Amino acid sequence: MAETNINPVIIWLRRDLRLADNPALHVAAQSGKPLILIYIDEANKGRELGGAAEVWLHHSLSALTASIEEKGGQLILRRGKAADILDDIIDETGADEVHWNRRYEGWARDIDEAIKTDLKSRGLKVESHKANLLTEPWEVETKTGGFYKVFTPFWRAAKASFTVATDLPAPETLDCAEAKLASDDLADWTLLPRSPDWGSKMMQAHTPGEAAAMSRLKSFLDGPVEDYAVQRDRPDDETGTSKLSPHLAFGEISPRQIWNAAKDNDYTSDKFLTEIGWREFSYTLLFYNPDLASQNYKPAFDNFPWDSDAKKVEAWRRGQTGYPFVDAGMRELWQTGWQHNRVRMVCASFLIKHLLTDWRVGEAWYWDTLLEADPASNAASWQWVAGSGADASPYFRIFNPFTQGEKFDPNGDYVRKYVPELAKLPKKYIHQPWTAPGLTLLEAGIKLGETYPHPVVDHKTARERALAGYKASRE
DNA sequence: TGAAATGTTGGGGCG
DNA sequence: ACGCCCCAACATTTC
Repeated sequence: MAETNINPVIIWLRRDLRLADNPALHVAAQSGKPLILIYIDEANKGRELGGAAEVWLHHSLSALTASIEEKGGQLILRRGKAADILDDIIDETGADEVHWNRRYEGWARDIDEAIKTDLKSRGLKVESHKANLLTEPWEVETKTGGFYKVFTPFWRAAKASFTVATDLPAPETLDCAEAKLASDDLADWTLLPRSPDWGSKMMQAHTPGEAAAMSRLKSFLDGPVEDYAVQRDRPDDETGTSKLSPHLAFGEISPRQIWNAAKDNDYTSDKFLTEIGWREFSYTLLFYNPDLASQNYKPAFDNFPWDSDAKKVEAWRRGQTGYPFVDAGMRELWQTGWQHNRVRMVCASFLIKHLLTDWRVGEAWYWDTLLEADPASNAASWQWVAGSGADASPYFRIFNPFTQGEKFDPNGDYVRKYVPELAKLPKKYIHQPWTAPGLTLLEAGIKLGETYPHPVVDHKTARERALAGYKASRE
């Protein structure tokens, strides 16, 4: 840098931890200037990452560092207020240009906008890029100029409005500033839990990083997507869904890469791409409703008579509700940092409706335990189940926790995997152990109330209570 | 991207 | 042969 006398360009990486199809990086690399790639652990985040997501972040940064170094570059890690850190880097290097990819949380937009205004006023070139959505929230509008509040018309309009360009290639080489810049040691950020080390167990089922994301997409499109419309509802089928959510949430893969890879697939990929649509819709909702994770989208829910029991909520968190399908789901979440979509709906419905718990309690738990911790999808989906959201499921749609199990885990394999104390129970009783004859329970080594809990609430009673609460809130 | 209650229909057993 | 009842099976309504 000093020799060529060219001012370097900064690429500020956030939740876009990839080299391919990364517009900010691509444009910066094309400038021919030396590159400064930086990730900042921001001191003034609007919301701290959940524990599981920190584990993912650690491994994702580690993978990204390796692939950047392979191309001759350096990923700089620093901690502090983003504005201060960028100032430091500019002082240290004389960088006169900054690129980043957009993010959509209210607090993040405030930070980005303030930095952009400040740097521009000081004569730097600053550009933000579209990278993490197919459609910017402001690109899809209703005829009356607002944002869509119903998914189906939103997605129809979105698909009609965009032309998806081909993916951007990863830069061949990364010509970073010559002198190595000071960087934190990733280990010092202590993103990984130590005692106990529950993070390693989560990583047995997941591999963070751009390469793993792409290979997961490829193997999913190479077969399972063909049966996606049906198999996506089967938690007992390991390959029924793509499991791309954490990769997407950290930007290891872009929705455009997914779109381009899936749309020309020989199979019908519409159902699969519709899920990308829900993600887009959720980000639009978050953009126009920055408090989506903390405020009812429908204010009518503000006076809902929640009546939750702390002990029962804790039983839900730990997978001890006495409803095997719910418990399997909550244990899958706790152990692996991921949960099957069908199960997410059932577990969320159970917390909100059977336990009459404010959806925000569940939102917070999933934020903390899901590897992905996606600010838009998590908030929008919890509100969807609660009935308080845009285009939400009607409140009175209350899942039956055992018939859902019987429908979507008919042999009980999913339950047996995560609730091993029920493993010997015949499938006839696996979703309703309380209906099993005494001898059958005995033979399966189960003593209800001891080796596995009685249901924490009676389904019929809980359902009626939930409906009564809903009725009361409307009066 | 429900479930339960209620309503309707039609076949079969039976007096 | 007929009416009556029962009750799946399916459809509709309600929450």
